[in-house]
Amino acid sequence: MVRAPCCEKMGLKKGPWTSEEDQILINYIQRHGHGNWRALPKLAGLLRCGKSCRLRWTNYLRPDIKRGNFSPEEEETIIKLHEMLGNRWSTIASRLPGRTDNEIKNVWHTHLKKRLRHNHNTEETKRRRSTANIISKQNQEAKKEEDSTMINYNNNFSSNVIKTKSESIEYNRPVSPPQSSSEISSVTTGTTDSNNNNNDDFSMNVENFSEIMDENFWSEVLSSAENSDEVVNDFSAMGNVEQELQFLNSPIASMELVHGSNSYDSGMDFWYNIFTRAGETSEFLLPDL
DNA sequence: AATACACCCAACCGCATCCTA
DNA sequence: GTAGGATGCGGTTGGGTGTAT
Repeated sequence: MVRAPCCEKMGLKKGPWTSEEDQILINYIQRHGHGNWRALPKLAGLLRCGKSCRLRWTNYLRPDIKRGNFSPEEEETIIKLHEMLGNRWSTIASRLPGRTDNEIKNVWHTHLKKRLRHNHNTEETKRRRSTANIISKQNQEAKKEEDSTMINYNNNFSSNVIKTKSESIEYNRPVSPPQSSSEISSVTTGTTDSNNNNNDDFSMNVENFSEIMDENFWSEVLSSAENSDEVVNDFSAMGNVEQELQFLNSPIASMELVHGSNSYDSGMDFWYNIFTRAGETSEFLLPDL
């Protein structure tokens, strides 16, 4: 579909708004409302495109906009919502009265993302240190055994000792997947609490579901596991029998059993059935924070 | 005081979606 | 059902400002 480019007409002003322009826009909208944004600048006597006017109004001039720094509560809310929704800034903004999507986006990129990254690095360092301590202890104990073995077997089996040491080095590698350079992923933690795979937790929203259906979802979860120790625990331990049993008790698995299917790629009918059987759509609303 | 660098945020751009004729 | 305009949304950028050297 061909679209008419914005501000195609020459002579339309771009760049920062002057206070005069702001006043004209405010006056016009207060009197007439914004109605048709495209027609507004002409009617108001502004040399701007409608898009620019809308942006200026929604992001800056609207009377209900809350100015000033974000409170810790607001930042916490943004972080939580971003974990659930990803970069859906407008949806996040709708949950923060007086804040615009642009503002939230800016705060995220300038403050929160860095802070989370820093926090994560700190956590990661702690975790690696504690892991290293555990491994170090294990190595020490192994060394003791090796030493006693060495004493018992003298020099004849030294090659075995070398092998044991190299194995311990191998074991020393981080358990978690390699760090992803991508930004903190959007959908990971909304469903991370797989230890509680009961019906309550199945009341995820439709958006999460569509993201699950995204073919990138699982790889994203795995690659972004750095962002959540829970995820690491949940997915690195998929071989864990207990967790497999929990999965079998999960609604998805039970529905698969009902439908006699063992695969996820049974087509849209399968997902349609999940939706219809999961109950009312009211369950798919965002949780209160 | 001058310069370089980093950070912040308002605004722009282009794509997606909605709406209507 | 389709075309095309209007609007919404998210990513990106550029200029202003603060800070370090």
